[in-house]
Amino acid sequence: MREGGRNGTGRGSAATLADVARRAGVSTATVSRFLNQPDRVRPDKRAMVDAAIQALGYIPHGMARSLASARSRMVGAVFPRINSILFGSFFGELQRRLGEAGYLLVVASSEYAMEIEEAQVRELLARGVDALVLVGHAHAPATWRMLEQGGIPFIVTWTWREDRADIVQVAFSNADSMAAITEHVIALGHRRIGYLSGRLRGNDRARARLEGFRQTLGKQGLPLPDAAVEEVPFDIDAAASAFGRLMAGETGVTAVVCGSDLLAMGALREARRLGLDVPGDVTVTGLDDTEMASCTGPPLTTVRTPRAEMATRAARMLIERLERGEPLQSVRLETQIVIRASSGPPPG
Amino acid sequence: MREGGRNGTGRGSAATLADVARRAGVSTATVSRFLNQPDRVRPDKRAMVDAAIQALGYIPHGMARSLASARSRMVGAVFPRINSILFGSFFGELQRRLGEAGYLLVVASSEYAMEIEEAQVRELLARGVDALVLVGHAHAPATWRMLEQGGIPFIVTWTWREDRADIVQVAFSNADSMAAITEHVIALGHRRIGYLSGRLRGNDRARARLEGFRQTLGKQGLPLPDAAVEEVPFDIDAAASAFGRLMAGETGVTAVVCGSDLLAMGALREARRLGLDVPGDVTVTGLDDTEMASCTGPPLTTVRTPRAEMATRAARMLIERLERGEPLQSVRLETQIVIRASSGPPPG
DNA sequence: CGCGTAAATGTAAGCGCATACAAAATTCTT
DNA sequence: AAGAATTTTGTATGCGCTTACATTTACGCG
Repeated sequence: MREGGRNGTGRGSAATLADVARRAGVSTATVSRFLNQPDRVRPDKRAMVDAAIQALGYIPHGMARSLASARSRMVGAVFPRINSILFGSFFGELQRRLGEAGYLLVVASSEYAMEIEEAQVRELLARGVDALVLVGHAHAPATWRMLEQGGIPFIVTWTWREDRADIVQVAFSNADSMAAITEHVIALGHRRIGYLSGRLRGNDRARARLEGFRQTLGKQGLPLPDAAVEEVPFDIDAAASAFGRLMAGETGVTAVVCGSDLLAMGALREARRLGLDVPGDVTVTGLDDTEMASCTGPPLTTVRTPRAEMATRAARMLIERLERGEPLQSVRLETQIVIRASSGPPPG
Repeated sequence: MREGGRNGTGRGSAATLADVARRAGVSTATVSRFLNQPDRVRPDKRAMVDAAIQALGYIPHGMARSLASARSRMVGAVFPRINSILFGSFFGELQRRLGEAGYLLVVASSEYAMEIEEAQVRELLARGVDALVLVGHAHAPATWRMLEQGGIPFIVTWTWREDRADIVQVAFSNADSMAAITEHVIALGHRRIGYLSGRLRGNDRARARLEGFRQTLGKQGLPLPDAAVEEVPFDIDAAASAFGRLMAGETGVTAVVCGSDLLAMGALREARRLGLDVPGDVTVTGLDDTEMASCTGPPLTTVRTPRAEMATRAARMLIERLERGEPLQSVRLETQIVIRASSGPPPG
């Protein structure tokens, strides 16, 4: 038996709802109603219950509430990586919005691996989260199965796919965003353009971006030799050396389009180290418009992605859904190119 | 009544432990033991239970487990801001480590306000987290009270205080870190040095850093006119304009020491905009050594703070504590100055 | 081979709360 | 002012699991 009267879940010896009821001279049901639907209890009793709660320092037991009500008031989110400026700005906002509505955000990271993601989703489901927020469409079959059978609402963010009307997306088009900035680079006069990509495996954002780049080049009849594409881990150092390889190669690229701001930062750093002038010798572009894109040397030309807005919308929709049963609806958000100093006409 | 047989917490109609027990032909206790202490159940039964679990697709109900065992296997963390590179790299690691041990990380942000933090701590306690991770020593009295009475282990990170042997810290000295970089700047020959600080209210990191700066200046007999100190919100734009004010003023500063990398990035951006050469015209330094400190223009001289290590240690200690009752122990971690290109001798 | 001991299993009592339903109190009708 | 309609309150059950304790089974040893 547990130590009588105590309530172990990290709350010292705590007053229970029954204690409050006794002290207030009402039934436990009334106290419970006071907590959940105050307007269903008469003002006088309400005052008594309130007083008892204050006097006892009563804090409702979250787990017990969840078990009894079959709602955890927790929302789970699985991100490729948590310690990333990108996702950080997203789920900082997500947490804030959910928190305001009394929901807790539980986070997990998949480390860009579908198997890990699957385990994380399973774990979150087991913990009884009321809803789930995911990044991208690339998930293990088992993950999709759990989502379907889980019976809880979930939202896919970050990658808009026109052909997935069956699931709820709050996302933007990575391909179109990349196409926009590629067009900008081409318009500047570049003809031989390299591409620096993050790992493509299990990452539909990276894939879509590369695809957007490819198609735009193709549309303009520009070549894209294999040697002009580098795929590296999502990491500044890796990006830096890949950039070095691109510039050292025979491709003669005058611009390097990067799959994300982080990769572009690595490229800029390496350019500086190599004594290359950006954009005089080579144009470098990013994609994301992270907070510090304006602080790189030189400031980065990139595309602003609506991270905070995705979070706001996802949070609001989930809350509406969970509180009032309103249906979820996909939203496609737009991105916007931000031209700074890292892009310019090709040399010569 | 709930819809019989269903289990609403977002799991569709789910098999329960009793279902598993029935199917495996054992008691619920055996199944429970199988789940929690497999070696206490004989191999043959173990196999039967396992088979039943597979067959039914049984997933243990997290909330019920928590309620019955008085342990939630959740750890709460309250950060000033989640969408920050700084804290991101910290609790990405925290999540990873805790996750490996089967703990869920629940996050909340205080928005740099003690009252909000208090509410968040209350919420996390109510949800029954098994442990708590906090940033800094500046907390509302009510927060301290809850922590004491909460009866759960908690760790203070990010700010080492020699005089708080009574609480568990996993932290570094902000004052010493700032002192180190200030000494570097002085050693370069600077005599009139400005300081760009984040908001001091309720932020002991910012306070300690400013203090470290002040003391180092004092030790060297250098003046610090009020006009040479700017306090701004923790934000690149705000930092940029504050830097502009510092340079426009009568103070004649040849170096601006910033309370954090983020502020330094704002300063660098503004320097570029003003056509000031860094470090030719003015030296700028940061503190944190964020991932992109090496990618600014010019690369930032700063101090590396042990964010990942704090997370690793905090996670490990909490796990050891929760699993095996081992006591928590304060750890003071060291920082290291990283000299890049943004600092140099004063002009002339 | 029987007895003592230890390991394995079963039984059943909650964990703290929400809520269906019944009962009581209040308000509304006419 | 009495009965109907309504609101408010109380009673009691169970959410799915863990675990103390009782019971059974396996094992060791003289």
